Amino acid sequence: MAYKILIADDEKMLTELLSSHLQKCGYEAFVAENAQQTISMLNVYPDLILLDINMPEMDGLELCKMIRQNVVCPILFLTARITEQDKINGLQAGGDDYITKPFSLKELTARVAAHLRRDERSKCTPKIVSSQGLIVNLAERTCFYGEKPLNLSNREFDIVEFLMRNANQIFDRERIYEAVWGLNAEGDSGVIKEHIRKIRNKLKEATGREYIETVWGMGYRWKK
Amino acid sequence: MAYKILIADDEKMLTELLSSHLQKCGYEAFVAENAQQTISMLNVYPDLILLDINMPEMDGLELCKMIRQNVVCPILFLTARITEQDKINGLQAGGDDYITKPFSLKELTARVAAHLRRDERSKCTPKIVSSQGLIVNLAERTCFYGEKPLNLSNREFDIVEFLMRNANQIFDRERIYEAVWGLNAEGDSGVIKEHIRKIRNKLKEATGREYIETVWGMGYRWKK
DNA sequence: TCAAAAAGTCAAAAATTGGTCAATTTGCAG
DNA sequence: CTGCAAATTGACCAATTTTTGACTTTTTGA
Repeated sequence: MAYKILIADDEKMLTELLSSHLQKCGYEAFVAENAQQTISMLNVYPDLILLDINMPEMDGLELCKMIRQNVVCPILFLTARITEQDKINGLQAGGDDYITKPFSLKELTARVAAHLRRDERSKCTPKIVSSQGLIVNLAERTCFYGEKPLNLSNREFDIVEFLMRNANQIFDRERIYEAVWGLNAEGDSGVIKEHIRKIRNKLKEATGREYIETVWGMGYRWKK
Repeated sequence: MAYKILIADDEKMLTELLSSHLQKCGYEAFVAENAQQTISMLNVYPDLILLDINMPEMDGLELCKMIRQNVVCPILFLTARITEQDKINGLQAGGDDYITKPFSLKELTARVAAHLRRDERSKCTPKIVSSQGLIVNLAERTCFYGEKPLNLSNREFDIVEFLMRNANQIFDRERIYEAVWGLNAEGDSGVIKEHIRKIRNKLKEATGREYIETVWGMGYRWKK
């Protein structure tokens, strides 16, 4: 069966070029021109998504997170600029790779193929992060200590995931808020205090250990 | 140590709002109202520039290019309109990000902070090791003598960092105050005396050595 | 030697930060 | 619509840091 690739980009020129090229390479190509279309296109269950993070109406990272809630296939960002921080943000949002514009078709197809291969190999193996006997399944968004489920809520899971992915680094509340809620989110980073408390309670309850350390005046850190 | 931010915009209302807000956030703000002033303001070596690309007299992109010839700090465009082409042009001219008007102050400061962090990280801030086994980790803001932690508070760490970075130079209290609290901070440089005392106690306690020397009538000096 | 200026000490006030709780709002499945 | 869980908020307290001001000691130069 041909692999299905979803192209989410608002530049008509580019999407047409890409879809015809990918079809030539034996893939099935689908195009979405905005966030709305992208979400509804997920019903075709694409095997890979090419996502422009600079589409109007919606922050690409936010969109990526939404996509991640529904599918586990590789997501490759198409983007003009790319810095270390972008990569980190992108990975946190659930992205798998970056392709910076302008790119050659050759490069693009090479990367697409690589990710599809990798994905094939790791099918049935959800992304799991573990730390001291704590098992976090990013695909299912579950968290267990041995047999014990942690029952983290969505926000709680987001925060745990962010801290675990960046274990041993210190983040103040503002930065955690930015990372989880998004850069242009309005609101108060004071909520973090409450979420951290809830998370700590659940962690303590299930594991008896302390995972989140407070560094006074600096923020919180996930102890690995 | 306070970051210096140059605001280049001809709208007085906006620049005043921005500069007062940025100052509240702990930055030093400088304002330039036209291209000429912007160029000459580069002498303060800002850590980040907010640039209105619609100033009269001069094309903002041209100005950006000129700035880029002199400094390497992040340049964020303030702009009303924004298209894909604008972004490409802006990036080619040496810009790092766009903020479209109208924007919330929260979003602005979040982006400013993000870019400053990114910039900081890309410098790969090295651990500074002072003489005689005192190890200061700038990323984690920790300070150890062998295994012994110094437990410096934030202010204390700022002062130590400043003095160490400029080891063997003499600074009077006023200069240290300006360097750590920021140029436009108001207050008494007498606090320095107390902080120096606390730092000295902690250093003595942990290391048994004297690191901060008093040069009578002149100020303090970090002995390397 | 003595007075003035500079630096050091100390304790307590003020400000900031972190933790907890209860109350309210939001979002969503039934 | 209703009801429930999740998410958020605001108030409050405790821990910790930061600042202040009075006071002492040291240094300098007349």
